[in-house]
Amino acid sequence: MAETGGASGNETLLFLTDDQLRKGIEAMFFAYRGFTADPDRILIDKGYGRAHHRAVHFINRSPGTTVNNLLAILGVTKQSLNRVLRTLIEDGLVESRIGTRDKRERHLFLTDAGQALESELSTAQRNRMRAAFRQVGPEAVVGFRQVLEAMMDTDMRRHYARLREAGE
Amino acid sequence: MAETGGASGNETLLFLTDDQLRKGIEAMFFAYRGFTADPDRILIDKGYGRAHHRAVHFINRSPGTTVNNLLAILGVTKQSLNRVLRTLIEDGLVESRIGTRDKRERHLFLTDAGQALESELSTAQRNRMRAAFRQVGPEAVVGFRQVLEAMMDTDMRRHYARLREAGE
DNA sequence: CTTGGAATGTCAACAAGGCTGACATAAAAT
DNA sequence: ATTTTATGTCAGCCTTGTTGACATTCCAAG
Repeated sequence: MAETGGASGNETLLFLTDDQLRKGIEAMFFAYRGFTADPDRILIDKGYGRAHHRAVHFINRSPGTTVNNLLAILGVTKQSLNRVLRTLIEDGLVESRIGTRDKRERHLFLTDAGQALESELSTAQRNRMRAAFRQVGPEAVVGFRQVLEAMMDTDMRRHYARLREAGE
Repeated sequence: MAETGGASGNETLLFLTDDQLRKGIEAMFFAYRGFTADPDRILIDKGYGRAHHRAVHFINRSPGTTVNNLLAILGVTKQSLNRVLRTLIEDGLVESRIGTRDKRERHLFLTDAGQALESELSTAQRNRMRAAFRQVGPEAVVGFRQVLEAMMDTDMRRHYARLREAGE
């Protein structure tokens, strides 16, 4: 489409040209493929998909989280999550405990087998990210995280921030 | 929480801790959602999906590209791409011309209507990325692109580089 | 106590978009 | 002349998303 460069004469804003933005867009596309490639390979062998990975990841991250909370983080319908969750529970990777304070709620935990899968997946994914981080150095990593955070929807940034503080 | 880790020198490798890597992983997950959110909303109204967006994007990027080339870039099967391509051609967004040099090949072009859709989608996506880029500044953007490039699979990095030089 | 609403689960149906396998055709390459 | 390549197409399957309808359980307000 029309390259109506956003710089409009200002030399310091050359990184905002349509061309630079398009490179960023394509970088996101190709990088996300690499980002999910290793876990995907592991999951296929076990008969799971990316949806199972996401559920396992965030249950591991926030043990005892409720289904509703998980729905908000994952951004899918309860029916869709329920299907994934059901198989994980049937296969003994996730345990669902009825809440004590509010017995309507189900609190989700990984079993030992679930933690083993989570570890296998996250190790593979971390390895790739570690290699990338190491290759480019800490300053680039800071920039990477800053751009990603700025690109999130506000409600997702809320979840991200909550998880960040929990981790630190 | 000191999020930059204070590791501006490479001697301390604090930016490579599992915790930092996990933050990068979650940032990718949440940011990719934001990255695709705006085009997704536009596409739903028109009865298309993300697959159509990808096809339209790369045809626009490399007018006259062949089906085989597109398959390599998108990393899907020809059956899957064909289904998407067929609807785009039927709807008059993409034109498929038999090759002159090699008559087995189909060269793909966007029609005016196709370019209009591409423009609408990429404008929405660029707007979000421009806002993010502007917010964090050029140095962060460099780091962002470096990390993403380092995270790609090698063959995808090849495609990315080829598109980059074409754009520049 | 009854009723309303919230949280969750379940069943059914459907769509997008991946996949494989099989087969057809045309044209290039050998 | 035969093989390989590029593409298209049909059929069928899977994952993962969607909506709609309905049941259950339980908290909370009247």
